[in-house]
Amino acid sequence: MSFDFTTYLPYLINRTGVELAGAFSREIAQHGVTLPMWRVLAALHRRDGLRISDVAGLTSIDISTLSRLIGKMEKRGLVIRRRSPEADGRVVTVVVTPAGQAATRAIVPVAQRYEAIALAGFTADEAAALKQMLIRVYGNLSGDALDSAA
Amino acid sequence: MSFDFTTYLPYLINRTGVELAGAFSREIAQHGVTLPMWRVLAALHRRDGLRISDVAGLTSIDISTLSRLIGKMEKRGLVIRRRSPEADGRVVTVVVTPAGQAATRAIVPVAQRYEAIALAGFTADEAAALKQMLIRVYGNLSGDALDSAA
DNA sequence: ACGCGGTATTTGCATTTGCAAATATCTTGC
DNA sequence: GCAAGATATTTGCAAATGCAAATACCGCGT
Repeated sequence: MSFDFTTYLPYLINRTGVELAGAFSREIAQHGVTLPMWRVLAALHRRDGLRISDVAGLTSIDISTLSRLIGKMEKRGLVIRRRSPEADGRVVTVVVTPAGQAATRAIVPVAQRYEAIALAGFTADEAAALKQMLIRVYGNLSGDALDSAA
Repeated sequence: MSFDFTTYLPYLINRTGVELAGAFSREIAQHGVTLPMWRVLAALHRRDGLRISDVAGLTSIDISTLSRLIGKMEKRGLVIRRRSPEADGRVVTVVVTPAGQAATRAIVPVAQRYEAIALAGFTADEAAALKQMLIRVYGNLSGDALDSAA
């Protein structure tokens, strides 16, 4: 049975993600924002007013978890829930407050610094190639490729 | 403020990892094993008798979470906790039972199929390059690079 | 205008998580 | 040989998670 997890792609992705998340979380905690909250803020960055379900899709956060997370962010004054007055009454859109924008502005440089650390020693071409390949992998996974395989 | 999360490496890694984990989890549930449990089994594959803390390092699972997880796996008969008789009495080693080995054998092909799906359309060279780059990124993150940056 | 299937979000609930404190054991210096 | 500090694991506890059921609303067909 030839199986070596140390070169197994899901393993490599998982451990990298965990490591990245851990270190970054600790640092942004100083700004009163958790990692999932930052993900929401990043998704809404210059794209305010998305629906809850859109944010869920963008952030890969489960929609029920996100519903509660938005509640916490509202309490902290980072975002506001708004029911579209004219449009579909089922939809809730999320709007970033000035405080939320300030938090985003504070964290963006930290995020960029972490990306730079992660990509230390990479040429611009290598970094672009890595990102492009991750996008391709994601594309392979989303959609029906998986369902048909199951 | 130039920040586009759609090309932001941690974002790309996170969403890929979440997608991969979700689909795979659902499938291995049929074998009575959760994704964290599979990670433990994979770490111990042909490497039985690792300490709890070694498994934690390999799997990126928090050590306290892992302690409880090993307990559940013991109840399910997948592994056995063993205190080294002669060596350091603080250390607990984890040994895979025949049932655990059977579960591993059943899941390895599934895992390999998922990797193949994820890497669909990749040449062998591309896949190797991706893995190598992820290993480099992980190397950039572990250790002191992060501490000195914080 | 009314009911019915469909979609968006929230809520109930049991499980999982991770930090910090507790426990158990080892090791070193005296 | 023993106290003091280090290391490995477990446990307490509060918070986060995700599935499934509940709720709220839409829009079509009649």
